[in-house]
Amino acid sequence: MEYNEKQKQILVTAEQLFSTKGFDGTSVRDIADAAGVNIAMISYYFGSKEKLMEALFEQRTTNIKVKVESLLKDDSTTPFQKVEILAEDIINKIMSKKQFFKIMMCEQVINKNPVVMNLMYDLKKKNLEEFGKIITDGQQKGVFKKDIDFLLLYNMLVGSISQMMITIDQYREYNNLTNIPEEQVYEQIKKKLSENIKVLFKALLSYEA
Amino acid sequence: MEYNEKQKQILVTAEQLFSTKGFDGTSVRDIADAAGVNIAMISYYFGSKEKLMEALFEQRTTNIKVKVESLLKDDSTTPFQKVEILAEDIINKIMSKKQFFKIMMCEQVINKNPVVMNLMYDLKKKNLEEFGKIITDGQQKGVFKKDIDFLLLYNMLVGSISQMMITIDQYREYNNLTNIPEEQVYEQIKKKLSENIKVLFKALLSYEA
Amino acid sequence: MEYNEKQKQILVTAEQLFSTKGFDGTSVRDIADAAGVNIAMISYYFGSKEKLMEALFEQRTTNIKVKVESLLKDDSTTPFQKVEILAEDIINKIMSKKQFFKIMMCEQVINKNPVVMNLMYDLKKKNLEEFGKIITDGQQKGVFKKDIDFLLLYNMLVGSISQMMITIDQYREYNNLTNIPEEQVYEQIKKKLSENIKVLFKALLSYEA
Amino acid sequence: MEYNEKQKQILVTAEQLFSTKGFDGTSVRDIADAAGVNIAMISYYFGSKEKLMEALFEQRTTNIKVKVESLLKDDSTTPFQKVEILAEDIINKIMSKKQFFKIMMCEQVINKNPVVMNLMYDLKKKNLEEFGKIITDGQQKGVFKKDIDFLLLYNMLVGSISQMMITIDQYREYNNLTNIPEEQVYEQIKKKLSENIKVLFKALLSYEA
DNA sequence: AATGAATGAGAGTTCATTCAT
DNA sequence: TATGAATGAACTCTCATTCAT
Repeated sequence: MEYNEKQKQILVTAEQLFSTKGFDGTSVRDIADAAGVNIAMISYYFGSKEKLMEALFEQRTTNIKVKVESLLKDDSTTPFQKVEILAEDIINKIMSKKQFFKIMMCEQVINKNPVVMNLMYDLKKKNLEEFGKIITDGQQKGVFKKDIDFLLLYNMLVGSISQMMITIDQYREYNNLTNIPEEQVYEQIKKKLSENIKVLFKALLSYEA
Repeated sequence: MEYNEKQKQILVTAEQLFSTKGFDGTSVRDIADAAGVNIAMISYYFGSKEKLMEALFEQRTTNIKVKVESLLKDDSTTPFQKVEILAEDIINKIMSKKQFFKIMMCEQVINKNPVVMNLMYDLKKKNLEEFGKIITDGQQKGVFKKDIDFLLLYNMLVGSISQMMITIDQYREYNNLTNIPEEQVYEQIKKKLSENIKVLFKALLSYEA
Repeated sequence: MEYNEKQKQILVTAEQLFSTKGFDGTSVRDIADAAGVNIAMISYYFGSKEKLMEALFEQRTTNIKVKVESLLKDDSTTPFQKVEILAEDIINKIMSKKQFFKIMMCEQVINKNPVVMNLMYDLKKKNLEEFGKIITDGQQKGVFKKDIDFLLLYNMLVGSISQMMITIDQYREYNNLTNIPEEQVYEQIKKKLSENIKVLFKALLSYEA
Repeated sequence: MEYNEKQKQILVTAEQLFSTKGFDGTSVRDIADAAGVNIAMISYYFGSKEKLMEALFEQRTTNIKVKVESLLKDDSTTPFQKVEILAEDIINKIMSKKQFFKIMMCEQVINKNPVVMNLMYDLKKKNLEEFGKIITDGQQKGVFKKDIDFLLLYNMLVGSISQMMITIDQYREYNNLTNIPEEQVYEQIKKKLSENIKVLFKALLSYEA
């Protein structure tokens, strides 16, 4: 789907407002005002507030699917390295789309809009499949243990990242990072998360001692 | 704060509706109808919809604070066992208050109401302190490594549980558990989560090899 | 259905406005303003503008059904007299509910609202049945001819009255009755219509010469 | 007034929609979509929705005026035959322009647009004049009685036809004609109406016995 | 103490129309 | 000449809250 500049502006503004006030807490007037467009434009361009949300989800879920084809074929990286690369990719994707992921979290709880639900379901399914390919590959190579609950593992990964993301302010305060620029904090968190998740996978995928 | 039966009923109903439709997606009329009380009762008893939310948070956050005093003193349990016991306690608390935790997740994202914010902040702070005591105890006993980010670890714990909780339906579908009673599924998930988190802590708290 | 004073006032105002501006040409605000009530009252009392219309139809169609039971039994009146009495009754009913009949005419053309449609259909069916009883009675007594299209006859009756009613202003102008009070004009028209319809029935029900 | 093909298409489409949904119930977008033209075309070609309505009335009222000049001069037809011929002409005109007559009926009730009002007034005045000529001719020839209310008679004629026209579906159902093609039903009704109106005029124009 | 009645404010949406091209 | 883009105004309806009782 191709959007013109105004439509893109509306989408960006909607994303920003939905992520801070929630879908139901954001009025069409809010979006129009913040985007500097006429109220009628939202219906005019997207049909309805609901469909604007759907358009946002279609837009944003399109390019956040992870791809592992080339990674799988690469024989010079070990299975553990592959998992680490994938995890880092997921961390980056979530962190670079913070606002949208916040919206997703809430929508997952509320799950009112079926179109949105389906898009989220598809996204998760696709990502889980790719995640599964990496794990299975490691299992087939005898590096990972057999009995692994892909979905649980994936949820631990995504949950950890999400939780960090939505409590970032507390994290800054707790660690006296309020004076450090937001972006720098995020980089720091990404690094730490990455390290910890590396250890997590190492522990959960290896044969127990 | 003491509530009479009607007030309790309103609180329970509000919790149920807020957790499925969100705060802004739930109308006072919805709550009144579902609770079988007069619309004016909500304002009458709680002052406003906003204050009802606050009352709900006061009520529900009161008894979910973890306590570790007695656990700390118990010399017959190892630091790792103590962490495991605490983790299990947290899993149980979140899982047994699923609805409220869903509300909390969304509110954490939206963070509009300052009273609610403070209560959440306090809760987390308290729990984090207790969590910290256990960790520090283990560190002092030389069992846990020194450089540990308490908050990150705590977030990984809570995030993992939360993520499982809000995607429980997908989990059931993915693992062909749709025919198994909900409660049974939850027990199964609790057990699995518990095991994995045990491994997680083991890995993240131990001195690296 | 029992309505309180305010509800009745809304109904009367709505009837007046619908009959002069049409249903779609009348806004809820129009009605509220004219009735001197808050806009929200319409939805509050009737649910919606559409349902207000339905309530109006339910109210107004209830007491305009003609009854011929007692008339039928009366042996001292001839079949022709009975038809005349019924016709006069119908003229009176339509003329005394001019506004509502105007609304009905337009709705019959537009026929959008199924509830309204059904009520109109029922009303017509009932009235036609009663009309039919009188005719059949006259036929059985050998006074009226056999081959009579009840519905066509009924439509001629109702159509004649309706047409007079909606073009009353033209009638006044054409006959220089603009200075005569409206009510007096109506009485005059009723009398004339009555006479003409008497002749009409005489001609259409009798055996041809 | 000359209209190009697109304008004609808009007029036809507007007529169709106005007759089924009413003027206020039809949006400019409805018309544009149904006619397959750009929305802006309506304003561009006709100035406004209101003026489109006026154009429609100008178009449609032009060729439905009855003409009796030649009929009057024809000495081989009796006054009664002349009235019958005129009545049949009116029946045909109304029946062949069903949609427009439906619009006219509603507009007569609502009478909001003064231009439309005037056109309807003129049409009726002209037709009434012609009707009057025929009646007067018959009176002068001593065939019709003296005391005749032209307008009342005309209204009975038009009202009877109109009423049949707008309740055609009920007529079909009532007489089990739902399976017979619409056009055939109309022919049947025209014939019946014609016969009955013949009798009606005979009775109302003759000297009473 | 409790509630039915009532309401101002604001919600999302559609409207007829205009304007730049 | 013709139209896609755009818009202010108005639409119906729902909202949380208040008030008289």
